This record gives sequence, C-alpha cells and structure tokens, in this order.
Amino acid sequence: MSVTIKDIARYTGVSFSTVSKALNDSPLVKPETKNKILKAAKELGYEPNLAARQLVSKETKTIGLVWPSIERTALSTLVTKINDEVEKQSYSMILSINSVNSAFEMFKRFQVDGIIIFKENTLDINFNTGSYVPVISYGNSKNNTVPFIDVNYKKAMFKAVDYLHSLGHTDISFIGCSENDQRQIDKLNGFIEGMEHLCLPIKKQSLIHTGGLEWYDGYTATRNILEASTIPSAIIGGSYDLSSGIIRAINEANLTIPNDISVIGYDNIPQMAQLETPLTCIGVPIQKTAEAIVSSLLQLKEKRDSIPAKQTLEPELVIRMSCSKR
Amino acid sequence: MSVTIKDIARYTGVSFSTVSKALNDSPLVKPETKNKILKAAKELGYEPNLAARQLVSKETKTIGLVWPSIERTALSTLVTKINDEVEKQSYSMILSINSVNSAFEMFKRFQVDGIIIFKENTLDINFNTGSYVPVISYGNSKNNTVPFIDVNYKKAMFKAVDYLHSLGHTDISFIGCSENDQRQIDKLNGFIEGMEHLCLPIKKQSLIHTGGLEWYDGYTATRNILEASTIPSAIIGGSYDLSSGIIRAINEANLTIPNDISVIGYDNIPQMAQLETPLTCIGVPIQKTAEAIVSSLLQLKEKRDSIPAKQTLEPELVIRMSCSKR
DNA sequence: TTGAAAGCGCTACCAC
DNA sequence: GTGGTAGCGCTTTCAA
Repeated sequence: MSVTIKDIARYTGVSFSTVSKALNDSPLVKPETKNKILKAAKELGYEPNLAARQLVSKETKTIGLVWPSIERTALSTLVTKINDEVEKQSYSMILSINSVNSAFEMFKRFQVDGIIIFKENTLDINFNTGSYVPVISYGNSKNNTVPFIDVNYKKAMFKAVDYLHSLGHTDISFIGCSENDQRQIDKLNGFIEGMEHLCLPIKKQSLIHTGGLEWYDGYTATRNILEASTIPSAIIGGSYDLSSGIIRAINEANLTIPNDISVIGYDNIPQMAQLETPLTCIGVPIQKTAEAIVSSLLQLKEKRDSIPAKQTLEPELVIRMSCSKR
Repeated sequence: MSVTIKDIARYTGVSFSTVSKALNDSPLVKPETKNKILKAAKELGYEPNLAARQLVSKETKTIGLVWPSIERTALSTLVTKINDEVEKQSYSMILSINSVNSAFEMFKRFQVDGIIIFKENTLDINFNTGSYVPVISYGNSKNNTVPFIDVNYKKAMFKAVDYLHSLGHTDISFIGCSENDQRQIDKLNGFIEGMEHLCLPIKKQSLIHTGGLEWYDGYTATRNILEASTIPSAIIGGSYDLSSGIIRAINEANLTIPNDISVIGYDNIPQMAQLETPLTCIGVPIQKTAEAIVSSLLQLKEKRDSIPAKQTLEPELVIRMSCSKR
C-alpha cells in the first residue's frame, strides 16, 4: 500500500486536513508546520493519488495529445515543443497513438483537461458522446467543428520569394509535394503568386512536384535540377526533410551554398541551423506555434468558446548563411 | 455535470449499487433489470468515471510507455504493435515523451498498471520513490534493475550469413553502424563469427561502418561499395532504414536484386515487404516481440518477480525474393 | 435478486 | 492556524 496523507498526518501528529493544505502550499498553514509535513512527506515517499484528487477537484492538470499519424521532423518537433510548453504551465501531457475516436474515449476516461489534435487525425470526431472537453487542432479539422490554429503558408512562400528577389534572384525553383494536402498546395500557390507578383518567370522545370515529403524526395529532385543545362540561382524547399535532401544533393555535386546556389527551406525549427549548411528558413517559429496551441487550449478550458474558430499564425524569415546576392 | 450511476439509478428506479453491478455485468442482477439499466445508461450517455473506479479497485487497465527518444522505423513500428497488443488485452496505453523519470512520476500518479521502457531511455531510474509498478524494458536497461526482453542479434546475423552461404555466396558485405550501441555491436560480431565459422573470407572493405543508422548512411555506403572494382555478391544491411538506402543505391546503379547482388536486411517488420524490392529479412518478428513484451508485463503485474530478469527472443529468417543462388 | 452502507484518498468547507 | 467532516463516483461487502 502506498503512503497517503493520513500516514503523514499520523507520522507528524497533525490532522490530515492540515497535511492536505500543507501539501497544496496553502497560506493557512504555519511555515514550520508546513516544513515538518513536507519533510515527512519526502521521508515517507509520499506520492499524491491523482484519482482521488481528481474525484474532488474535477481537474487532472493533464492534457492529451493525439499523435499525428505521419512522420515528419517538423511535426515531431512541434509535439516536443508542445510538451515543453505544457509542462511549463504546470500541466502534464499524455499521448495516444490511436485513432482520434479511441484516443478521445481514453482521454475522457482519464478526464484530461484538454485535448490537442492535428489536422492529420481529422475524421468524424464523435462529439455527441457525453461531457465537454476543450479541443484544439493544429490545422483545419475536416468538419470544421474544432477551433484550430493555422499557418499562413501562402504568405510564407510569398516572403521567401520576396527575400530572394531582393537579393537579385530571378530564377527560383520550388521543390515540394502538393498532392492531397492543403498545406502543401498553399505553399505552392504562395510561391506561384509571389513569383507572378514580382513578375518573375516561372519555368516549368523549376516547379518540382516530388512524390513525397521525405529526405530522399528532395535529394533526387535536386539532382535532376542540377543535371539540366541551366540551373536556378535559388531553390526553395517545401519542408525541413525535403531541404536536407536538397542540401545534400548540392554538396555532392560539388556546388556550394550560397555561392553557386541559394537555398531557403520551409519550417522554422531549430534543426535548420544544424544542417550541413545552416539554412535560412521561413515559417512560423515552432516555439510560437506551440505556445499558441497550448495557451489557446488553456484559455478554452477556462471559458468555453473563448477563442476564435480559426487563428492564423504569421510566418517569419530567419536569415542564416544560405542565401547570397546575385 | 456528467451523468453518474446515481442518475441512472434514479432514472430506472433501482438502487445505485444495483446499477454498479449491472454495469459490471455481474450475474447477481436479473437479466431484465440489467437490460433496463444498460439501456438507460446508453440513453443518458453515461461514461464511467475512471478516477472513482480506480480509487476503489486500484486498477486502471492502462499501461504507460516511455517513448524511445530515437527515431527508427523499426522502433516506432514496435510501439504501434505494442499498442495493438495492449488493446487486444483490453488495456489502454498512454505514452510519454518525457525523460523516464518524469514519465514514471506521471504514470504513477495515473496509477498505470504497468510501464514499458526501452533500452534507449535507460538512465538512473529512481525506484526508491514509493509504490511498486511493474516495469519491463525492451533491451537491457543500463543498471540491470528492470527485467528485459532481448534479441539474439548475434544469432540473427549468423543465420543470415548461413543462408547466403547455403546459396553459394562467399563474398558477403555487412553494412552497419557499430558504435556505442550494443545491439549494433552484437550484429557486427555475429556477422564476423558467422563468416569465420563458415570459413568465408572477410575483406576489409566489406565491413562497412556507417556513420549512422539513417537511410542515407546505407545509401552512401552502398554507393561506395559499388564503385569498387569488385563488388560483393551479397550485402547484409544492419537495419530497415539502412537497407532501404542499400536497395536504392543498387537500383540507381542499374543493378538488379537479386540477379546482380543479393540483399538481406535486419529487422523483421512488415514494411520489408513494401520496399522497392521486397526484402528477405532476419530478426525477431515484430509481432512476437510486442506480444512478449506485453504478456510479460501483464504476468509481472499478476505476480511480482514472476518473469526472468532476461528473456531472449529468437530471430527468424523471412525469405522474399532478394537473394538468389550464386 | 436487490439495497444499504462503508470506504478508497483527497479537497473544501466549516467550526474552533 | 488547525482539526473535523462531508462528499466526489465508484466497487464491494453484508443484510434483507
């Protein structure tokens, strides 16, 4: 049997309600009593029983996150950041790798204080089932029934193109995968609009549709580009993974970044600085995204419907050494 | 407020203890009463309160898993399989991406019935802290304090070499990363011993130490091999990710598997069949591993110390079309 | 076959 | 400041 506040009460010779107060750092307890109790708690190896606490307080100080089914560096980084942010707010986070529906069921049984989902696990979330739990999504959930945090992808690409243009680049290539994924489609459109807006020509061969968003897709796409008779002066990569493949291909071709070719990658994550060539990148800083998600969720927990159905985060350009004047 | 058994009791006109029994499918309640109650429960949208139940029964029917910090296809596949297995046993699984110690703390607060960790998150697990929770590790935890499930890596490589030898191969190359990781070191040693046992020569250039276990590491290593004047007739890849790089490099060199070169990959996961070239593979079937982990944990939960400190799983060879007679 | 009552570990409210 | 007590929602005796 594990040790309870009653054990501590007996051990220290105070009532168990005093112990409870002391453990909750209540000002209603004399400091020395508090210290004695805290010390005893540590000595006895006391661990609070969440279930009991929760039964009374209706709070678990825990939030649940449904793991985004797809494997992408930027996404798992985001999950990590969200976790950090959650802990910073004195909450804990548990994950489920199940489908949204079974994850929801479990989270509700655990009475989590809030749930974070991703666009990836959209689907027909069954909200009829019982009690209300605040939910927030990163990216638009299919049925639009959950408030979500979005990113201005178009603007991101617009900014990237604009930056390269300001450095004198006119022959810019975009490598991305724009199938079945609104995020990717938005990026592509943003690129096209940006180019058109600045009256830059879009060559057919410089709009690369890769088959996927993996490292390798960026790698092969770039190798193809570099084999052509004329190569672009700059490349924009649609994601972190894609970009790392792009860099590798350029280096293998004995070209240097940014002297021979400038590169900007989408995804504003710290790892961009750790690549073979630290990359100038565009995107919403991952930290800000995590903060927005967690704070919105907590706000929603305080007051239902207290946040807008859609929040759009603004991308930022982080300049490193991967782009040069042309 | 969500609906409780008391609400159901009032609604159906029976006592709440009868409702409790009915909901737990107790034989002590008349079928028609039971049906009436079950129907009412559904109508009212009743969801059991885990916290309350747990407070009494001391069981959560939940197991916690500490996410292995590293990203490897085979590992995340294993986690998925473990999840499936856990559900099959009518348990739920929650994950934590924190360090073992904070994960443990959280899991204990939630009073999970068992915890699964990985060798990767070994460390100084602080077991002094309070109550006992059954724990099992995949791979040896550093301080040997947790019972673990291991794999006979040496034997795996031995079997792979033996199989290739039986097909007439003598010039076999091994691509792996054997630094700081006992698993990888065991694989390498198994390969060497297997070769020596069969009196096959081990060329220096056919023992490839990659810098890592990523896709790309297998890819470049293979490209290097294929550039040499004589190429081996068979390659053994040390992991799934490595192997997919190996295949890619071979295909890009316009060589065919298995006609020009035979390939065996380590890791017995279903994805091996989905590669560009479905791969013959060696390793403990991932499903069996998951079953062993979960069943051991559940057994441990029933009876402390009921399983050996170490269990070793036997690798199996799965033959696909990536090896041919030489 | 059903109901009443105790109690799991805790918080919150009351009185002292 | 401190202690007593009620009660959260549930399972589990025990009595009817």
